[in-house]
Amino acid sequence: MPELPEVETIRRRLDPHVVGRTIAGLAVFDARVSEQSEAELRRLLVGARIVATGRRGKWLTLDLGERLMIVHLRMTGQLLLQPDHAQKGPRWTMDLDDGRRLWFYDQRRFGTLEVIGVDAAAERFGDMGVEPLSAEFGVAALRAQLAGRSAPLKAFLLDQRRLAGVGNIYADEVLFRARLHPLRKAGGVGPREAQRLHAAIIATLELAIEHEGSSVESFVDPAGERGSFQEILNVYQRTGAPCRVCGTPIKRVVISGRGTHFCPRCQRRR
DNA sequence: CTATAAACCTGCTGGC
DNA sequence: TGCCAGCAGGTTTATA
Repeated sequence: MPELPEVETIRRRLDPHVVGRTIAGLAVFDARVSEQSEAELRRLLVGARIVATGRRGKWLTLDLGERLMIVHLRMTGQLLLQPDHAQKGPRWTMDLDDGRRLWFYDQRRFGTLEVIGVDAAAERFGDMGVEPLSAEFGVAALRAQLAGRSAPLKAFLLDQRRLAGVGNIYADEVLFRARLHPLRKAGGVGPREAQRLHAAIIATLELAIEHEGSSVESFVDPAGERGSFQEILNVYQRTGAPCRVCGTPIKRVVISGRGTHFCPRCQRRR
């Protein structure tokens, strides 16, 4: 599942290949990828120059000056700089003026593509919470979000309106690092615990970016390279395996409909 | 307001 | 061996 570290890895790898280029063509092979028609997408994209790459939470953006191209990979989306003949055809491809082509593969077909005017961008992302790796994300900001919420910490971390970019893998990894039980109520977290949670969110995401993401399912960067964070996961998908700190078997429960992994000894409920 | 569930989709797993 | 129900997951939409 591409979460913040995976999308950021893709953005960084894509950036030098696309910035400064002009979009020369677009082909949509699966109309369900966008609410906009192929003709409309073409009208909005072809001829536009890519000024910058960006990311908001798990959304990848291409800044076209007047417009913003927005891509979400959801579960299995891949943006590649070369075709992958081992999988079903791409849902769309985009040609650049230097002859390069971008391929969007997406086995489960949940990914999306949209193009909006740059003036609509603020509203488009208006519901999204703070970027956890930005300067605005301080302990005070986190405590303000936690305060008064009855939701379990696991659900809190997954809520994109509070914090943008954390998904199921990193929510579990963050809570292990912070030594907090995933069922603890957000509002019941004390000041020292909030401090630990804040540090764990930043440290986990930064470490995952250093490792170029987690390839637990189908994640690869635009060159088709896998990340390596899956090799050092502490809890995610390690049900029954010994905790790397204390040796206790990792437990799996379902919280808010999501598989949740934790160490029952390192992450006491109270 | 919050909170939970269903829908979207397909490859894989487990049970019979 | 084969079939099929069930599961995974991010976001949106619907319902309680």
